[in-house]
Amino acid sequence: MTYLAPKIWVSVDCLVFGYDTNASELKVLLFKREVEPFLGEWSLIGGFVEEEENLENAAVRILDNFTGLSNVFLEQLQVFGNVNRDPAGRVVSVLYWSLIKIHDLKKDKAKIHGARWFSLSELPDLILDHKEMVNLGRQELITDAKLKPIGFELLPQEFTLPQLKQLYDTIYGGSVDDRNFRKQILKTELLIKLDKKDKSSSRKGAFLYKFDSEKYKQLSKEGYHLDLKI
Amino acid sequence: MTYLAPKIWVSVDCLVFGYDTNASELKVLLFKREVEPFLGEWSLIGGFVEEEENLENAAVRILDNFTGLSNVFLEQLQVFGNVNRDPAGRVVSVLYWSLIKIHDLKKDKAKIHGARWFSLSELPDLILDHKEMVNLGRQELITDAKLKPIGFELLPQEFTLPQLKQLYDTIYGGSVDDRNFRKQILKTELLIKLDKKDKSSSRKGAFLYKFDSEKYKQLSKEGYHLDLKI
DNA sequence: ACAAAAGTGTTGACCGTACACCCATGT
DNA sequence: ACATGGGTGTACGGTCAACACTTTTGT
Repeated sequence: MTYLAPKIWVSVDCLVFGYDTNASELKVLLFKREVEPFLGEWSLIGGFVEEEENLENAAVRILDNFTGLSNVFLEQLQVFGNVNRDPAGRVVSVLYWSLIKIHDLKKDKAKIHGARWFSLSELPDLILDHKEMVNLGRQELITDAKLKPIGFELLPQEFTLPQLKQLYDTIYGGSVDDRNFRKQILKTELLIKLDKKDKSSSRKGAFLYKFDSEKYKQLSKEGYHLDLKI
Repeated sequence: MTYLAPKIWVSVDCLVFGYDTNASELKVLLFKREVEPFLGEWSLIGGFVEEEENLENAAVRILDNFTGLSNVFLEQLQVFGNVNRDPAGRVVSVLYWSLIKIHDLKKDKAKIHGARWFSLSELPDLILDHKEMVNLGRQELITDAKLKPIGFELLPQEFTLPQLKQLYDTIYGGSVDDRNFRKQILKTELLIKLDKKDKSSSRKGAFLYKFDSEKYKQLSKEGYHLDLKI
């Protein structure tokens, strides 16, 4: 049994964000394209979907190939399917986005494919419509950071409140009032305060916290929705 | 130039919602599938993407084919791409959703393809993963109705506040306080009150309003976001 | 005059926001 | 002792949520 319809190449591109806590900068993982056309130019990590491979699995495979990571935040964003988006042929590309802890990146895997981080402020030219994809992801980040606990995907397992605030400041490009930010974030009761301090950036040291993902899952089931007023 | 990768069928399915103001019911447009497999079973309207056709254009074409409508609300929702979602072969389907005014449907066009409305409460069995698609759309409706002026896509050009409230009640499956609803919706200043009344449902008659889409576009550019507390 | 739906205001509770000083520590 | 970043509380104004009666008009 078969359909009378044209077949099309389907690819998956994966927009990977990381956050450099030291520089307070959002970064995107790019790699040097290994095939013609655009050989050697900067591109989102990506690849074609195999015959016997779910889209989701393709995204997982690609992410693992370039970062060595699995079980991280990875969601479908949008499909790009204009006829002429790729001059080499008709390719429909499914864009996924991923948020990872920047230090978890397996550097050997990244190196093999010439992948490296770029600050959002210093993005090189990207092939095809990949710039558009990055912009879409930035927008999504802005929208979602208030509504879902995605910030914690970008920070180390254990983080300080100043770090968390810095991250939100970076995403929203403005400075939030310190006291109000703490009130907002602690009010959710989704942070577990640890008995340790991080002294790497001050003499006093800042308490470390971790995100209570179990509690969040539980609350989500009961209809709870995060809604930070930042 | 060509890629060494498998090619895949790409289809577009289009989830069309309408709102029956009389019965206060949300409806979905379904049609009897015209090809094997699943010939004669109920399905979302859809079709394959042509070789030289943008995804968006395919959605527009399909919607026009079945409804005779263009220039209506039509947005991409998600891609469904599991290997075995269609037993007849590997098909990746891009789901679009559309909101239309139920009486604008061109009945002759719909009839040609055996398309008709179904209440959400009386959906028949659907082929493949189309039930999942409907559920995704319902969820999207719930999320978006507070944040975007999509309700007006479902109502006639001119509508009354009681009708609008009924619609929101239907979407959220609960009854909103009448006075608070009016306050919320009028506070936006996006409704234009007309000098006419609709007397079809009461002796007193309810004032007709229309949505000020120009003003909304303008405000959107300036960063305004609708945020109804329903 | 009455039935049936449309329309209208007020109050209390809570929440968001603005704002400035003390604390802990390593050097 | 001092410099550096971490941490804390309060008061005001606005917004959401709860609540019941009057208005209009066709019959």
